[in-house]
Amino acid sequence: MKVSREQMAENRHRILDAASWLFREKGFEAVTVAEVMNAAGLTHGGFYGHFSSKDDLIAQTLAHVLAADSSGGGDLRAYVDAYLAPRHRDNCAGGCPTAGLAAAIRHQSPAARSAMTEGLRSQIDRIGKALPEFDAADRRRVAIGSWSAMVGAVILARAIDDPALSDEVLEQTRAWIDAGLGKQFAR
Amino acid sequence: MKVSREQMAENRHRILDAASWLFREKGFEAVTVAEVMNAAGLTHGGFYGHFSSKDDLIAQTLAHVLAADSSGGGDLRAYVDAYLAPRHRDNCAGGCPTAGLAAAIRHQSPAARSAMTEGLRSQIDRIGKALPEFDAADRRRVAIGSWSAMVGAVILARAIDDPALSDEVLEQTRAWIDAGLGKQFAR
DNA sequence: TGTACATCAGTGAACGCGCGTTCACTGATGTAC
DNA sequence: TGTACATCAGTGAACGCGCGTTCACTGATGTAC
Repeated sequence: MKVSREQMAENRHRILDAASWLFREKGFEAVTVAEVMNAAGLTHGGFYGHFSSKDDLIAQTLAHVLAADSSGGGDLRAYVDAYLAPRHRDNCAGGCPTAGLAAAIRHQSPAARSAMTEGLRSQIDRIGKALPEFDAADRRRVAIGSWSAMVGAVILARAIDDPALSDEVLEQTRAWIDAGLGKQFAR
Repeated sequence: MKVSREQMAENRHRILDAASWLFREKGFEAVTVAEVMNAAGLTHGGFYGHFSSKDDLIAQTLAHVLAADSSGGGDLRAYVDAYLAPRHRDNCAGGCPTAGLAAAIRHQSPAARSAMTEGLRSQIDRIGKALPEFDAADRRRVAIGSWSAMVGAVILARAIDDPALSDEVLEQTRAWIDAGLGKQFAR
């Protein structure tokens, strides 16, 4: 049955939200179109009224979730602490889309790669802006180095099945980043 | 037709080698059993004489490739330079299995997770042993922090479709790790 | 050492399931008058 | 404002392809004598 224009826009939004959770939780391949539509409260047949293909959904979901993500713009130390916490490691579906999806982008369409690139560009800029104490040259290095370590640590911590080692990766990376920030903050 | 025992062992080895390249290049899901067998010079029907399932192949391939990897044990600065080079970023199939596969482990069998965990444990130990200048407490932090940043930077650099930003992520992360090592090396 | 035969690694056709995609249909929306 | 009708968002059955897995068969290996 037909649905009002606002209802359709809301449905589209719910599809993108459902997809962003499911993709982070299970990966692009393991999530089916029908599963996404069911999670959005619809049936799979209507999918192609909103998107031209599953690849299109993936690209648009990335743009959607990365545009919504404005984390890392405030207190950087607090952000690093929350990012490298067991709570974030254990919450893939609701966690950072970069940590959850960046590694899989390589096997996706050019549009998906492009969306991820823009997301990373603004994330690095956002972290850089949160480092006013550093001079321009250092700021870029600290922002990129910290971000690489944060993303890498969460990915490794999620890959490890030994809780003690997984916790240690998070905690030691936090200490390492802190030292890198503190060295400059302290001067 | 039957084949000699040595031939069979060699075939098995070739299957694991082919799988390790293909998995790093295309990801676990995108590689088919038939593709692996063809790459090893065999036909797909013989696969189940060597492995009980595709999941079993994945777990054994990880153990195989991670056991063979003894990188990072020598000169650490040289290792970091090579790791964070465009050449390594562009060589997924022959590159570091952790950077290529760690993020996908979450969606694999317990045996695969276990193999990856052991690989990471020994890699961290190996890097730590290459840092004799540090006292025991610092050594662990530097090893884990550097390794997180290295893996994260290569994953991010591979996800980015803008060559300039991709190169910058590698280069700035290299500089950031170098600073972390140098601070201590220099004292 | 040579011969007969049981074993079994590898072959390739076939099976079955799941998933992306299509399509005829339904019935609410929203526009023309 | 009220009515008739064209539009089109959503439904659910069906299609077709690809892939993991199975299986009857082949013929070289390697053992028993």
